[in-house]
Amino acid sequence: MFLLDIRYDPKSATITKWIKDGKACKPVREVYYPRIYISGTPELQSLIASLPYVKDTHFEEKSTWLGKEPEKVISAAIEPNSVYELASMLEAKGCQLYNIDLDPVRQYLLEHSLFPMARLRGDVIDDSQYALDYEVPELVSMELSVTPGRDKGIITMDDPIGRITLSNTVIEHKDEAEMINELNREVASADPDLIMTERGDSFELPYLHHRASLHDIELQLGREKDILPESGGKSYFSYGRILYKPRGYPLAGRLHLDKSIFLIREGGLLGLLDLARITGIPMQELSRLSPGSAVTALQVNQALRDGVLVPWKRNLAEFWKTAEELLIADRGALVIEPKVGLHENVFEIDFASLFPNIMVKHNISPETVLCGCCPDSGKRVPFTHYNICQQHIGLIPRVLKPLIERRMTYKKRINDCPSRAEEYEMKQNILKWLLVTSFGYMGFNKARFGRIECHESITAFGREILLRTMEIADGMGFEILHGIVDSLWVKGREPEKLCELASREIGIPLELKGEFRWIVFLPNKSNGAGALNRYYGVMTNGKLKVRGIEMRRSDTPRLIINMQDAMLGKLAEAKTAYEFYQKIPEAIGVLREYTQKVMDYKCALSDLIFKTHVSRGHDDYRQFNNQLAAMKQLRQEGIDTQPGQTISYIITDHKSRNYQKRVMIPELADENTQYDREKYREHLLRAAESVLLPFGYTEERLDEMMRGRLQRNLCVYGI
DNA sequence: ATCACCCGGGG
DNA sequence: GTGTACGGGTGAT
Repeated sequence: MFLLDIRYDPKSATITKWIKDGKACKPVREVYYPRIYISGTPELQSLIASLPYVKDTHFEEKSTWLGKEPEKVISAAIEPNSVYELASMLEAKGCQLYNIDLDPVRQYLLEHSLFPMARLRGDVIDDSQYALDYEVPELVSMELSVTPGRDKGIITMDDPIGRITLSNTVIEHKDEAEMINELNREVASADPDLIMTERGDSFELPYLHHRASLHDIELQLGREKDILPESGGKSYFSYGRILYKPRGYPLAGRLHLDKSIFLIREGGLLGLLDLARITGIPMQELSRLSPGSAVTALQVNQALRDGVLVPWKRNLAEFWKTAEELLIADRGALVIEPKVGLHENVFEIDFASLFPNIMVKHNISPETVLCGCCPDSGKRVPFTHYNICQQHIGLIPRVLKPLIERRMTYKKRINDCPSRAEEYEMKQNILKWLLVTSFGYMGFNKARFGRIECHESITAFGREILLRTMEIADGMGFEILHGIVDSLWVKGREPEKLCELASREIGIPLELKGEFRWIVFLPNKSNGAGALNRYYGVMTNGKLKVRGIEMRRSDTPRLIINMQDAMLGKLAEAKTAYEFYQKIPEAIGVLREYTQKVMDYKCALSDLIFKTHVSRGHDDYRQFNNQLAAMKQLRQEGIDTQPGQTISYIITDHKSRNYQKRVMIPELADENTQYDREKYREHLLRAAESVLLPFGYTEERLDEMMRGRLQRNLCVYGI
């Protein structure tokens, strides 16, 4: 038996555990009240106890903050729907409140030493939460997809369903109501444990529910009546960017997993299952969270197990930024400006999980940095000289150490156990994202266990480590071409020895990530200085590595990506710097071919689509740009774009101030649509410049070269 | 020139 | 219920 899923219904204060027993899956229900904690006197306790929605109160010994001695606090079990009411009332009285916004499901799991996907024997758990090898229940999985009946123009929820596919069953050519009923029947009879969709949260499920409601039918994909999410989708911030979060469509007793969501994409089913076990977040819910939430869950769980209460923080952060970006943003960042141009035989060496390793090795945690118990500690942070606790190991290192080890074990198994390499790759990958996020979290002043001094300390250690590594490399005769955060690009002999020496001295593994036959560091287009994250090169295994240029961006049209890719493909044939220079004319030939095609109107419209994320509402834009023109077009068709949604357009007349002439949304484009060939040609020239700028090919020069050829073409063809 | 607005990871 | 960095690019004013 396995704990497939667990949900909480605040209205009835009921926990529902879905227990999978062989092929069957049954709900087990139990009334449960979440518990909150308040610092206060017996008088306050009697006041709280007298409130109608308070079920039970007593005093407990708890620590109110990491590293603090336990003290007596009021513990109160409350009607779930009244938690915030009581909390706000007590907060207004100046009370300190704890464990306010903990998910009741996770409280319940912790109290009962349970976790998602745990193996059970009767009522008893027969599994170990952090085990690396554990039994996975046999889950019946089905794929669900829905296609609207129309494939041209703007498709909306008003268009009837054309086809429903449930794994091998295709439902089509029928009355719509009958199709939905048939889907209900098929799901019920196949009784899967999992329903996978490509983008079920943002498309399939809301669409199906909407169509069903028009026919007064109830769509039921879960093992019980589906509970529709109450609030609509919302926009939210993430690393300075607004994303659109569609409301989720979880199912009762059955897991709906939307494959377009980050954690599923990165970890697959088994990676997600692994993470659900260790974080205690049910899979279905976890699949819709960010890695930052998973890290917080691990920290909160550890704190609660240690008898530490969690302060009430209303602000939950979404973290996306990589350690690299954050560190560059930081003042103390160590960045060596890359030497612009072509370099032969270059090694890239990286520290593995540098920041998490620093936190573990140097005991960095909110309660250990500048701790009160060791003011004279011999352990100091470089540059800032903050003291670090020598008596206790902090919460953060205690959470991260097993996480790093778990990931290392999985990484090792990728090679040791080739038959399951893919599975271990997914598992280590999802953990990598937790580790990356764990650092970003520190810098966020509102994170539960974040503290800016910890963030500073980590970057300070990082900076010292990279500086020291550069000294070692320099001492061994290496030339340093570029360095950023946890990576160095060097030229020299025997890089393995460098890695070995530095790893030993620093105590964090420095790995040889690869050898480049050649690499080109690109300049900043505005000032010519080395750009930190724009380069391309070919490794000795023949693989091309590209960063920062157009083809890496999600908003670049296919045409530009294909052109840059083809140019780099020509250059990548070069094995040496000498051959590289010989290949440049061929790369320029690629540009010529593409510009010619663009000017001859021979490009497919589908290759010309720009895609960007909308960051604000239609009326909040101050500038009239291509994106706004596209939004206006959509609005005219009756569709409002929400912040965070993606918008697509083809440029038809870039200089026009008229939103209908300037761009064309692909849904409205047809064979008569004529693109702005001059503008696309300009984009091609710029993308070529990005690649060849260090060799003297500016956009202007390339433009002239192309024109020269065009004129010759005119002569050749006698026009 | 200055301001507005977008993207960024890995394999 | 809620807010945040910066470098690099293109484009508008």
